[in-house]
Amino acid sequence: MIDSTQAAALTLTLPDGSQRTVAPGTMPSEVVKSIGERLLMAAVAVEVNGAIQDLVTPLRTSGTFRVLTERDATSLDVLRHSAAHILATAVRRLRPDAKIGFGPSIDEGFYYDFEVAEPFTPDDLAAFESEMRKVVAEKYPFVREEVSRAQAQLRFTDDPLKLERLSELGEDEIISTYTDGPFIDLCRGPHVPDTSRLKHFKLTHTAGAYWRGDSKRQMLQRIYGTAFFKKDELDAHLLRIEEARKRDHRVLGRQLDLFMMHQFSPGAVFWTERGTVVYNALNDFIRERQRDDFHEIKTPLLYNKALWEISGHWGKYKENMFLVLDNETGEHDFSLKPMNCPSHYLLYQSKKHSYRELPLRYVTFDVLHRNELTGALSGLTRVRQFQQDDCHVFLREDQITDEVHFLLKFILSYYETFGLTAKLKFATRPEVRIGSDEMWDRAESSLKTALEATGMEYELKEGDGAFYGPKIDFDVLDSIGRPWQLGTIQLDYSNPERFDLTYVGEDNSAHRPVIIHRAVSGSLERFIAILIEHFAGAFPVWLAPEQVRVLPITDEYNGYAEQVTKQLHDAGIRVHLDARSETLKYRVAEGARMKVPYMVVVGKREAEQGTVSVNVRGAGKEQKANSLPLDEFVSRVVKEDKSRTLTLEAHG
RNA sequence: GCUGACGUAGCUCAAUUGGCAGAGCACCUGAUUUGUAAUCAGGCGGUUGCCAGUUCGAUUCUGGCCGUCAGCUCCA
Repeated sequence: MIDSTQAAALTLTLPDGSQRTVAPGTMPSEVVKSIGERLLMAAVAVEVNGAIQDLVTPLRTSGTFRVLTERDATSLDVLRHSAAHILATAVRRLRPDAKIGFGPSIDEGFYYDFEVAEPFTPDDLAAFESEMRKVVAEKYPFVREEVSRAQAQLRFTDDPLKLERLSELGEDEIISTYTDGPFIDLCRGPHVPDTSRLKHFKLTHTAGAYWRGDSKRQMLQRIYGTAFFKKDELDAHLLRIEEARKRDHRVLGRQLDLFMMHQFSPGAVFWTERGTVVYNALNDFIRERQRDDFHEIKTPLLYNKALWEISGHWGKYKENMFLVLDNETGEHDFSLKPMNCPSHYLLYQSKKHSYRELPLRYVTFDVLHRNELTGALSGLTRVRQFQQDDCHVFLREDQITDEVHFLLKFILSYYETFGLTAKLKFATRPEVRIGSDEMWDRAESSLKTALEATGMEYELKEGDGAFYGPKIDFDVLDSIGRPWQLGTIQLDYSNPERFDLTYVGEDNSAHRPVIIHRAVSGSLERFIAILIEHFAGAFPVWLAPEQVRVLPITDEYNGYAEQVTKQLHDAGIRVHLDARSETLKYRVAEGARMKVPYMVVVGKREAEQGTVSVNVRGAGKEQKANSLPLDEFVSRVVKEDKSRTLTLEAHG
């Protein structure tokens, strides 16, 4: 710790360029107050040299000085972390036996972990929330104290989890505690000035969570909540959760009759006739995109463990593989493949390759099996059996930049077709890795060059790469702004060695290729889940299981309706005729519920004029009479289907 | 896998303080012939997830199993 009494005076540079000179150890609150009393009222925290700290942490360094108010994004983290302390304050009052764990702010709000004999119930949650309101009303200041290790140990004698954390702190670290009223916590801060700053919050749910995320340690009870500075922001957040719930692909999947799951095959999907249409439409799209520059192959699903020993999966990934009993040996010598990579290598290896063939891109839609933990399974997003739009590129090292550029463009334009936007993440060498530093230097710089050539912004994820090479990950944002990690481009220098892959170079000698692993959709199952939620079940025409539904007004016009249906069908449109003796209103309502893009109503007028009256999805009761000649409607739908248009345009 | 909650008709959900399990929708039949978001009537439909135990009696209570859901990554 710096001995502040003897250090030189600090110089603080404010955003307007003006400077203040203060003694080391001065509280930021004093500096803020000197700028303006009202600013002090609005201040949540300060930023010194880019590092956030609260108003009651002594200043120790010179540099830039900025006051953070509710308008600054980082202030929200401070508020939420303080909310976690307020939650703990409330819990301790009502359940004095609760031992405290960690209570950080997270993307969506905050949580606090407690060790208790009896798990919390929803009633407890309501009680904690109202107790929190009392703590807020009592307006306790968050008091910071810097203490010695021995003092800290004394303060947390009853909290073994805190003591454990304390024991891990380095010798030179400042140990601080924060107190709000009756509650004291070992905490680095920063915090808002007092508990009354927390106005708009809600406890959302509880769940078990392992201490330090380690399944070997004890299970704690975690309480999740969220907090905002403004009421409308909290309301908007809760509304977004509600909106996400309405879009839940598991609910829509049943409603729209797309797929089902069965307890006899947990984690595997039964695609209905309608769901299969969506699946195939997606598959056709990917195939079409990959027709020119890729080579589609199909490889076995079942392999002898010898392959997995070479690939290293037998040692590292066996838990996640479905092993198959070989009756002849009585051993589980075979396994369903959990990934396509090794099978692609085997095919590559089976013949000699010239440098002229490279880059060589193998793509596969084979079925994969991964034995995920039962508790990890969830709808279509986490399954045990799935297909990937998997690609392995074999290339020369000097082709990396061009190839990555090619794949980046390919992936981004793919997402664009669905109206999805992507954010890029560049992940570099992890601590545990294979290959020389020199190799990593080359790999990272090639990837980075290619990435920067796109001119797109990206986030650097240092140390997040695969153990065999750096990668670019694609975080896709759906229509309600939720991120999903989908595509990936991974450089691999390791497997060419393991599998002794070669190509014949210009010099007529054998060279080692590099491999790029590429996925665009991740798994097709999960991608469809995302699409269902992204479109809220209202697929564009090209993906819709049923594109047009024909509704004759009375059975007098069934003949014409059949003619209309046939003409659409012959044009390649997915069309159904609903000539049931239900009222038109009823049939329209049902078609709308199934989110059919177009319903065409035909009666006397249409039969006489050779037209259809087009009901467009989403127009609701505002539906106008969109009368179109049949031929024109058919060609418009065909065009919309072929061009994969996102909006509905085939109407008058 | 672990913690917690849940599992009743195809779906959404009632009910049973341990005593004949019910509604709406869907489905089937009939009537109705409808001009754009639910026409009327009747009917079919259940080993209350599975297996044990307690009990005169279990869908209800107890235990085990299976499945589903929330979470187990955010770090004083």
